[in-house]
Amino acid sequence: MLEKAPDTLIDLKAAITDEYPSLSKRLRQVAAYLLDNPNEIAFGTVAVIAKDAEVHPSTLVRFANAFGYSGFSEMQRLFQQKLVAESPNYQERIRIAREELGDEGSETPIHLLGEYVEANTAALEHLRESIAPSDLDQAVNILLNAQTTHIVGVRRAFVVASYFSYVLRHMDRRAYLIDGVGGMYPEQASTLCQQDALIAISFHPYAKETQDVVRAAAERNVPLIVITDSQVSPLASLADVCLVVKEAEVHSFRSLSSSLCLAQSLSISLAYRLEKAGQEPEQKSKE
Amino acid sequence: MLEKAPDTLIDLKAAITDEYPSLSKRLRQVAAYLLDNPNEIAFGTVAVIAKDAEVHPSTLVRFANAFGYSGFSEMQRLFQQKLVAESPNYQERIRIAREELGDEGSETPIHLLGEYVEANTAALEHLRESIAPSDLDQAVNILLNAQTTHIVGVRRAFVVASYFSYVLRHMDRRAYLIDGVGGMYPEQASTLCQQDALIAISFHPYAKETQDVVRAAAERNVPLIVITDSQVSPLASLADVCLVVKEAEVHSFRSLSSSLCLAQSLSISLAYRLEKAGQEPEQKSKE
DNA sequence: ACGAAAATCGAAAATTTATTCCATTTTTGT
DNA sequence: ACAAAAATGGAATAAATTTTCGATTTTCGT
Repeated sequence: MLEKAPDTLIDLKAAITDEYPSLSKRLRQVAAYLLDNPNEIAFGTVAVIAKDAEVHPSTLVRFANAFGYSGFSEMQRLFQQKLVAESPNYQERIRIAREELGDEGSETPIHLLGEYVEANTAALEHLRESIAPSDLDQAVNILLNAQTTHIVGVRRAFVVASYFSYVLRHMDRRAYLIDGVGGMYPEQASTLCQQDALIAISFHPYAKETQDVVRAAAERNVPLIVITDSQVSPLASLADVCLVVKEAEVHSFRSLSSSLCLAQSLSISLAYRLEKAGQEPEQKSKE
Repeated sequence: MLEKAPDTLIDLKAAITDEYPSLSKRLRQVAAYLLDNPNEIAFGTVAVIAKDAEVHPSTLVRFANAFGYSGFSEMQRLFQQKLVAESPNYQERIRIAREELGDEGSETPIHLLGEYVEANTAALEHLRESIAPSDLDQAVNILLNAQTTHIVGVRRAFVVASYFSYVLRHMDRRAYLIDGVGGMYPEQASTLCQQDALIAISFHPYAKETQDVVRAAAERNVPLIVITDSQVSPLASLADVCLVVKEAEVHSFRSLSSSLCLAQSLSISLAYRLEKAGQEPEQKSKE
């Protein structure tokens, strides 16, 4: 219980963060909601906010009291003030940051973040426009029919590969990451069979390890989904489905947002299909 | 007196302008105040607005009635919506985007991709607006001063951790991924020292493994950068710099684009600083 | 300048909203 | 495992705000 109530939203948020560990369960719930949804607090009535935050209305009042306010309304005023005071826009923030940090160059971290955001946004938009619906659909079908899904990707592509591995396992699919631990790429690749599927992710300059695994799989007629950065990638011609992703690039650092976005879309589509299949199982075999 | 009430603030303002000549004296007074002080309308009560606009409270109600609303409160809602719409509430934007995309046959892969693109775009924008420049800068400084950088992140966060590991090594930084191979989290964590740095990535529900590593590091005063999804994450209080990332969420699948974008921005900023330091080495000692 | 119509004001009613209090549940320490 | 303390939820209360309605003033046409 605080004695003097914070009189700016900044201070309040700081106080909440400080006190969080000492709060009770419901009060923590309120704290988390408050930090995440300041806008809702500004306008809502206690009833609406309480419902949204899944707590009892009186808990909101108790929370405000715990931080020294006479009631919820008094605390709410801070949120309203913040909303009216227009927050400085991005350009403004960069200018301020540059002054504060005394950095004359244009490469302050926040500036670079802005560039990345811009570039990634554009890349995502391009992704949506360039991916053929039928390719996506076919890729999902391959994953749906696979008994086991193997994933290969090294260096930058490993990030995407590990995401696939994580998410597929979380939907109870058998998924194995071909990681070459102990230099065993050939051994790991040799276990694939036609009932499986392979997802290969590879970007320029197209690591030899990945190519080897993909070729081994192609020889065995393993259904193959390739995610790569060019139609003329060495893997493209071997793939059943080739999904080409143009990643954002800032100062020669290439991003991965689009590839991950694509990976997620594939995953969630698969999850939906699995769910549907689970609800109406063995539909085909009945006929 | 209008029959159908305008349902956006734009329409209402247009209607007010149109009808203005036909309004009575007090109603004109209200009209003028309304157009000039939309923010006051959004938050105020009839009593204080009436006092401010120098009219009687009931005049406000009559005004609202004249434009087709059941009462003042109904009209007031337009002003409130306008305020939240202006502020960067990306969750709202995602919801709107989802509605705009329509819900017919919404579970096709290409449609889901579209949703992900929208959601990620909004999340990226939110990232740019919510990250404090000084936090970013401090994080880069920690990385710059670290002799060795350790990275920990499991499950979903492992994707981000592996990116850090990849990119730091490519700029010839000593970087180690604390991966717990062989269940050796404690052993791996115990090697950290004050000259190092630890990057911890953790999202709800905050894996115990990561928390343990972070706590061990904190005890040894290892500079700590935390990337997490809430200000009240259990790791936040231990961090030297805590970067809070709100990821996009579509159909309960959470994205990673923002986290990666942040990771990349940190990395490239570090690269710039290193380059600068490399170009002017030992500058002071020369003199 | 007069009377009718419209507009305005003030007070009271109605509604919504916030807050308090107490019984019940959950947690904590022994 | 028990008792004490804290936290929570529900209902009643209190407060505030909005809306309505009738009295009064202003406006406008004749």
